[in-house]
Formats: sequence, C-alpha cells, structure tokens
Amino acid sequence: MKKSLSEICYKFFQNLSNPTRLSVLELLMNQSMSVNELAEALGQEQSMVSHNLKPLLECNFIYLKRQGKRRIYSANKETIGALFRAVENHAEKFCPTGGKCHLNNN
Amino acid sequence: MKKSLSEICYKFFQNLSNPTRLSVLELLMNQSMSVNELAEALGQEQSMVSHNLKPLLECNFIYLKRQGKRRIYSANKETIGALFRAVENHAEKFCPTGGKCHLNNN
DNA sequence: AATTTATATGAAAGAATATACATATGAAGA
DNA sequence: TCTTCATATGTATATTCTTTCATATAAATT
Repeated sequence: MKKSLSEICYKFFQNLSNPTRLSVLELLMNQSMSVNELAEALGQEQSMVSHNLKPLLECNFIYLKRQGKRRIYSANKETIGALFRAVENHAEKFCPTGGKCHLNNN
Repeated sequence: MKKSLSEICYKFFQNLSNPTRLSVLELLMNQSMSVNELAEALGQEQSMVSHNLKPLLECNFIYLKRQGKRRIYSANKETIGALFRAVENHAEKFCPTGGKCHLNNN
C-alpha cells in the first residue's frame, strides 16, 4: 500500500515543526555534537534534548555514532540543507517582510 | 531584530504539518480550485477547508483570486514544489522502506 | 430588497504535543 | 563491583491544535 506524498510529508513536517528540534538541526548543520553539548548550547534540559533527538533519528534527519559513553549526533545535510534552503528562499521571495510577517511574530 | 533560520522554519513547518493542509497543497499543485471544489475533492467540510486555507494564504504558500462569488486558490509552485521534492528525495534515499518506516505507519 | 450561493469566522470540545521532573540504563574507570 | 558520567525513558501536567457546528459576510440573482 503506497503512501501518498502528503501522507509522507505529514510525518516529516510534523517532526520538523518544533522549535527545539529545529534548533538542534541548525546546530548540527554546523558541527556534530553530543547530547550534553546540545543541551548546553540550547540552554535546555538534557532529557528534553534526548526526547527531541529521538524522532529526528527515527526519520533519519540526524545520524548517531557512539564514542565511549558519549553519543555524537550529526545532521543529514542533504535533506536538512535542501529544506532549509527552500525555506530561506521562500522567506526572501514571498514573505513581505522577509520571514517576519505577522504569523511569524506572535 | 532578525529572526534565526530555525525560528522562521518553525512557523512554516508548523503550517505544513497538517494532513488537511498538505492534501490541499497536493491538489492545488495539480490545478487551481475553489473552496467548495477542494472540500468535495477532500471529502471534508467547507468550513474546515476554509480554516486551513487561511494559514496557508498568510504564509504565501497559496494564492487567491476572486472570480465572481467564488474564490480560486492556487499553489505557490516554486516553494511547495521545492519542499515536496526534498521530502520525496529524503523518503527514497533515507527511509528504509521508502517513506513507510514505523513512524509513518501509526 | 429579498434570496441564494460561496466562503469566512467564532467558539467549544476533544485530541495531540511539549515540557519538566524523576528515574532507568549503560559504558568506563577506580 | 562500586561509582561516576552520559544519555534515555516514563509519566503527569500544561499548552496548543484540530475539528465541528453555528453563524456571519459578501457577491450575484430574482
């Protein structure tokens, strides 16, 4: 039973529609990090970061490798890069105030 | 005050993380339609479709032109096309079962 | 102007999600 | 094996989102 495009999109975009997960991805696009490093960089609790890493990993938006007792996460740059570029392009071209329309300013 | 990429992404992806809105976009990528045509194509209530068109319009993911008492909506093909392509590519390359991993099968 | 057709809006109930805190697991070193 | 450090998981609460039903607006037609 093949899934429609919008069904596939749904779980992906749902996964991406969270400020913590997006911040994690933005950080990981710059450099790979452990969970505690992410938590510190974000000023968030470690457990919260872990909770949010899980779905990103399940959708293969991020990768994991073990290094001793640390776990180093890295971004799937192909996918996340393409998505971020599409969003940036949209904000520049189509958002009256460059991504700061009223919907983005609540 | 410039917004970070992940802040901009958040509102966009949040907007896109809804099955009704994604189905609307998928339909509008094929052809422009009025609200009632969308509602019929989706088998949903007109008011629900209207509720969901609103945020899509506010983010300029869709366009609106008036035609008598009907309102014809069309897709922003540049943005939505790029996003859908990125998702399709991801599903093909990175999802073990082509977009049907357990997260997508609840 | 009254009616019909098309669409938008308001509000309330229910469902889904995020967050925080507590606790569990698991690897490494003493 | 006991302890410590790093990370994951369980659970309850608070918040947010979706959906539905009722109603409002607005254009066209009579």
